[in-house]
Amino acid sequence: MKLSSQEEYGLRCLLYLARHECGTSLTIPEISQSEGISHHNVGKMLRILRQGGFVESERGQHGGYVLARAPEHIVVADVLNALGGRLFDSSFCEQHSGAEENCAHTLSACSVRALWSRLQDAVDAVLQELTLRDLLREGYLFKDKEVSHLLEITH
Amino acid sequence: MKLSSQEEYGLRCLLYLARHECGTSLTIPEISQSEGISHHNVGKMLRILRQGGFVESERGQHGGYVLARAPEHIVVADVLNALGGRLFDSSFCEQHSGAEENCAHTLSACSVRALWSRLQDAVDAVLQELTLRDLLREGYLFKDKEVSHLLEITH
DNA sequence: TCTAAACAAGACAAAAAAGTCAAGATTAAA
DNA sequence: TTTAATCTTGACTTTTTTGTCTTGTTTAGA
Repeated sequence: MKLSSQEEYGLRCLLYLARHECGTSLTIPEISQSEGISHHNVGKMLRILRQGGFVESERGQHGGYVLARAPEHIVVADVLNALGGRLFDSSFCEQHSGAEENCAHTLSACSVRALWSRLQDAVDAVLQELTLRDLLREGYLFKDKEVSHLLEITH
Repeated sequence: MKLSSQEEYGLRCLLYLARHECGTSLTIPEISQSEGISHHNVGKMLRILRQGGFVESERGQHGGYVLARAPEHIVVADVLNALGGRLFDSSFCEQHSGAEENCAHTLSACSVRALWSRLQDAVDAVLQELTLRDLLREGYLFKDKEVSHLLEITH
């Protein structure tokens, strides 16, 4: 259960766009330099985000990217689903059933899947309620959870 | 944000041990056949679980594996941490900081990390309260969440 | 029309994760 | 003491994920 780098980088690119919205579009080189992510990789992230309908692009000399809609209408759960898939979905069962056994015969499999489903619910409960706008708020860092120690660790 | 196969298979092996505890130890071939996981892979999972202190092994002709302690004293959060690491830990920052920028300069990075931390808390809240014993209970599947539809999907 | 700055897309390469293998060590029993 | 059943370990192969590259398209302006 790891965060993928696509989730980290993709969400950062999207947040950068959200933070710097001012009518004009932003370019890949600009985001690349500001966020310290390679030019090529930013392009890849934005491609995924565009295909997911979160950003829109314009080509040509003055081209670039803008959010497809206002930050308060972009739900973080949707963004992360597009970038990294879900913790648990129905295809997971087929991939890991192992041999010809089915859920009825391998009790472990089903107990475990009930757990995965419950974890997914817990994650969704957080992410479904959050929009990009919430992440932008200055106070978000310290909202109802004491996470200020993170600042110490990461500097 | 995906479950690793190590988490799926490892937890299933451990649950199998928990369900079949009756004084005697269980062997790799037995778990392999019952759970439909390859012999070699079961060996690998049990190695990790042993190094994490969740199971104990005995070599030799009547060797095998047993739980290191009673199921009610094995916390699922600990098991999953051993099998798959955490969603977010302090090392994540260094890996994804990108270029020489630090959190103070890339606001996206810190907003995103506060989110990861919050997700980790949500996951921990579920997993810290659960022991192997809870997963063994027949009723677990339907406990306080309606997940019976899963049985339909997965059969 | 030509050029420069930008996005687009698929192919390719590198890295990480997953799974397998082979040689060895241990134990109980014949 | 020999044998068979078992665990132990590190190395190896395969698969998946990540990141990069190359070629092409689009647009504005000189």
